[in-house]
Amino acid sequence: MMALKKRSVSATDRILEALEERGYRSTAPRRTLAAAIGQQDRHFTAEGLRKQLPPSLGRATVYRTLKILVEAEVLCRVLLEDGDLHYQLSHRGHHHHLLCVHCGSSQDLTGCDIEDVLVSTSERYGFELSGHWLEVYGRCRECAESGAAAA
Amino acid sequence: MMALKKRSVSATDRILEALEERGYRSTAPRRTLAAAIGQQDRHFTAEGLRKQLPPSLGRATVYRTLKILVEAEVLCRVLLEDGDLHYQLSHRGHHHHLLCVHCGSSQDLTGCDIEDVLVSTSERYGFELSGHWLEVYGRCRECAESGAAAA
DNA sequence: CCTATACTGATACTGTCTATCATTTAACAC
DNA sequence: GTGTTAAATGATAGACAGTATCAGTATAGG
Repeated sequence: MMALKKRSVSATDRILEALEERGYRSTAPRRTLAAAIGQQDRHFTAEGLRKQLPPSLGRATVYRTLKILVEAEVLCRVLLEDGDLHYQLSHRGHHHHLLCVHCGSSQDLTGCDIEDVLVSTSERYGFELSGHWLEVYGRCRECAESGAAAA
Repeated sequence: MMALKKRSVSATDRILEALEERGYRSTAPRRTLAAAIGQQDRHFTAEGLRKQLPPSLGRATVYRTLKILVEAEVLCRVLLEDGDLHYQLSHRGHHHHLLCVHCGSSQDLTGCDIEDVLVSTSERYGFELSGHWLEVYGRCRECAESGAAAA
């Protein structure tokens, strides 16, 4: 809703700041990219993003910048149920996603107990945990309440 | 250990049975593939598997058969930390993997409390859970105990 | 301004996976 | 067995995402 629009304005700035902080130069292609990413209100693919950009902006630049932004933790990768790799604006730090398979929206999932469960479960197996990857699929509150076709 | 060898012998049969059950024909290429998959004691990629097969076995056949076997739940997909998609023999039903980033082995993780945590967490967000994807990375007991280089 | 260098984008390439389709082969009835 | 039909195969070509190279360009910092 409104929140999306508001978030998208500052997102562009956040991206540019992150680049500057890390010593990257401020260039026209990167500003164009930052603006385009700021417009996204859903997770997106590299190629999908590219289609919204002027063709003059090279493919290599798009991929390079996305990689930088993931490393800077401004973007994070999202794995869809069909195996497609998407990107989306990220809060810093480790978190997971609740992905709505109906409308494509996603919510961040922070401060949950999953990490604890993983740690204790791993211990039972003598497994020394170093990382994990979790995606949760389903329907968001809006889609569930509007009675959209059930899974 | 021994268990791997033992499991790999019957795995070939399990694959062939699964194909038969589903009405697929028993062909020479599929038998070759089933035998090769039964030999794997680690997760493997489509192309890695192909290199262990006679070149006469067409690439399309390998991919087609893998797809069928995943649908039949004989194989499951495993996502490595670097994004590589691998396959491995699967127990039927939903489960997760403890993937050793050091030796490449994997253990199935069943009957854990993660599902419960996910359900209750999702509810807090008004999210109607329909599925999830979880991979856990770390070092298995053997690698941890042998003091292999820490993560 | 000027200079060193980070950045860009065209091109070509890699590697994974898919579509097409003529040929082959298995399953089943006889 | 033999015949028939549909499934399966594999050669080929191609779609597609992502990467490497590198000459030319634009930026930051003096």
